[in-house]
Amino acid sequence: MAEEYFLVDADYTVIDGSPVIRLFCVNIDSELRIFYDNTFKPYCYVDTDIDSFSKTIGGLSFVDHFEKVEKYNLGKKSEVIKVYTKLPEDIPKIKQTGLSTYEADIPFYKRYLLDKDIGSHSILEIERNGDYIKKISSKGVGEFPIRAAALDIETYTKRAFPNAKVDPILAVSIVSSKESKCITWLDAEGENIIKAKDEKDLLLKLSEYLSSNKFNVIIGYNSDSFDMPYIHERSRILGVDFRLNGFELKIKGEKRKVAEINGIAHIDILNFIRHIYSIYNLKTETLTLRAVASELIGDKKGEFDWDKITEVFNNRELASTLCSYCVQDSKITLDIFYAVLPLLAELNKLVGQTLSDISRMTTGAVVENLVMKKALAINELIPNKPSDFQINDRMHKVNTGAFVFQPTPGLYENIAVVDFRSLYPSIIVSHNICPSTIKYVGGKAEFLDKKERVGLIPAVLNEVIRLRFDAKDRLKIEKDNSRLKARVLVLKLIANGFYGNLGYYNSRWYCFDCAGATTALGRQYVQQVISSAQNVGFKVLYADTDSAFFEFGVEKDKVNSFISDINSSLPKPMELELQDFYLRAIFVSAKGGIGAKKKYAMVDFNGNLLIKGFQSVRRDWAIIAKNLQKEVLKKILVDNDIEGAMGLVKNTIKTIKEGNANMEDLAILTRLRKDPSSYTQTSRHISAVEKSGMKFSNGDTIKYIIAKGKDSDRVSDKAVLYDIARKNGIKYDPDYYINKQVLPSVLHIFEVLGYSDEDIVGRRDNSLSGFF
DNA sequence: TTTAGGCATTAGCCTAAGGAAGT
DNA sequence: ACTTCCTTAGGCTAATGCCT
Repeated sequence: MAEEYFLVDADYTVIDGSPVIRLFCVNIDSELRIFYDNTFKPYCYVDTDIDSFSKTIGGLSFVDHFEKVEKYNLGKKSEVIKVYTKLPEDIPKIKQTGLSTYEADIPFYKRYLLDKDIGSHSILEIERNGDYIKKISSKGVGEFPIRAAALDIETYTKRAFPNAKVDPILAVSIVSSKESKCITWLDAEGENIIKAKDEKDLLLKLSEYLSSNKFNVIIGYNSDSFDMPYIHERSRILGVDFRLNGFELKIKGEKRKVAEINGIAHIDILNFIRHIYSIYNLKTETLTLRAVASELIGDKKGEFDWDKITEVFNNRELASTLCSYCVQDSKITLDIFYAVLPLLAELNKLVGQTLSDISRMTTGAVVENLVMKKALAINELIPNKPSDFQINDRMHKVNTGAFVFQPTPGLYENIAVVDFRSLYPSIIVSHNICPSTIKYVGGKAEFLDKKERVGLIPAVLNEVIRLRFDAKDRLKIEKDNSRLKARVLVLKLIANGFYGNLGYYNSRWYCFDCAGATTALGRQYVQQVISSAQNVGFKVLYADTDSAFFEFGVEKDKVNSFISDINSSLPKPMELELQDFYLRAIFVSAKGGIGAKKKYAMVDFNGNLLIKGFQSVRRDWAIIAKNLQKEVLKKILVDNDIEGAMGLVKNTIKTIKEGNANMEDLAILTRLRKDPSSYTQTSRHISAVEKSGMKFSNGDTIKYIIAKGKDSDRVSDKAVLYDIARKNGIKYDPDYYINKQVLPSVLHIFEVLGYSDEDIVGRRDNSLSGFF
């Protein structure tokens, strides 16, 4: 009888010169079992004829056997040679012969999971002989029996950042749903503490604890780049053979590290949050553990005070505090994991592959893996990953994107906003846009009619859209089903990823003209909506990509019939929807005097204020200017109180001028988008970083203020890190905050109301001149 | 190894122009 | 009349972060 298992991870080994797939599985009781499959041979396809292949490559020692097969190459029937090699590492040798190969760039274990159509959430049915698999198949998807522990280490350092070569691990916490523990060699007390003799003993006790508790998932936060490599390096230095259940911890990759242990899915949850989860679910600007925890699970606990770390060896209370923070970090890591798990699990069910591989995928990889599955199912060859040369070529090509309507600055009332539901996905499906259906007529890209043949990309995308509608329908009945909610979200994310993938330089199904056709049709449809709206007498105010804003007067019904008129002419599954009605909206001018795009504010009929693009929604503006702008917009749009708005500006300027502004309100945040050393221009945040002498790296958010300086100073000369300014009581530069922060954020708003810059800035009665 | 493209905005960097001072 | 030094206006572009 066949038994049921779930897959933890997979790799291969070589036994007697033959590759053997190893599947690390768990049953429903989380018992780890390893199964072997020696029936699966590495292979790829070669685009050549059988005779010349036999003469040239066929006889080489690493070729196991080969055969002629019929496949489709971007929709065209073609005969290729399927070559099996003795070992997976022989596959690149075929490529090196100079013949054009297909599917030679898929890692062996991934190939296995793809061909068997299985993943960590598949219910595996295994017929076996001892540990050797005779037959394996998926009985559909189920819930992986997770036994998870979150892990976090605390290290000692006197520097800004610990160095694994010299700085020891002080404590490590492991938190599961069952219990919380902290292993430490410090003199700490607490009920969770497991005492270790020294750091070496800590590492041994850690491996023992993790192994004996039969965890099959280990969660960390940034553990791919920090905790796991640190444990690995300290183990090496201290001569500890760090293994879990007999399998070593491996750190793969140089620049982007990945930590792996056979038999346990190591998930660095930060990867998943950064790549996938944050796209629709997080507002926080920084993805630090604390910031994500506070938004996701409402955790409010602060950070350990690292300034005191040098005392930790002879201060029992401090050591105990450090351990409790360590446990807390693992606890919130585990909570975050369970918060994002529904999304991760649904993604895994759709795409297959292992849980830990899925957790590291970007949207591009997700889409690609899904299309690969479908390609296999319909006998299409999977295109190769692009070469460096191709990537370089692709990176220099830029398509025309969306259309944005030029608004006229002003204050408007009774606005309707309509938008296309999933514009690009629905265009790709309805127009059959795909590298496998593209043809050129007189140099212009056209696409095969759907009735002739549906392209691979539209076929998968259509399925994604259909699955999403199904899930949405079910969600209407099962309102609290969190799995369904996650499924709807995952499918939306995937659907939206297809268009980007067509134009993504590293995509297997990259198609410049497909991406270009998609945006061109998008522009056409939006412009059609605009002119239709104008034809029925609506005044169009704005439009961006897939939406149109117009004044509808008082007849909401007219808007609805307008929408259904448009819809009757649209090809399926395209659809125009009403987004909402708004009471009042403001569009302002840009620097050049014409209406600014992607910058507006509206209030709906319930008094909710919506602000887009303004300084107040940008991180790199001082809080004092952002808050003021928000309040001004509120006064004007919600309260209809222009005098009040003016008053707010006056007060803020007065506060700044008199030196009474709060330091916190003056802080400006800017993120380092590259390594500090690789900048060519000294901008504000770079200068603040350089002057501080502190170490920051790519991705860090720099918090700084503009301090008082000499007249000849550049702005960057006056930028000082917030913490340094506060500690040393450095004075801020009122002129900068008034002229470069506060005024620029409100002048264009008052301009719309008929006030010129001079009215606001100076030299007339009934103005703010008193403050200058 | 980061799905796409459109846009506003600030300020640094560079050059040319023009003025002041000196010869 | 010519050179040198300094300031300033203006163009270009690096850089960031938003919008859909």
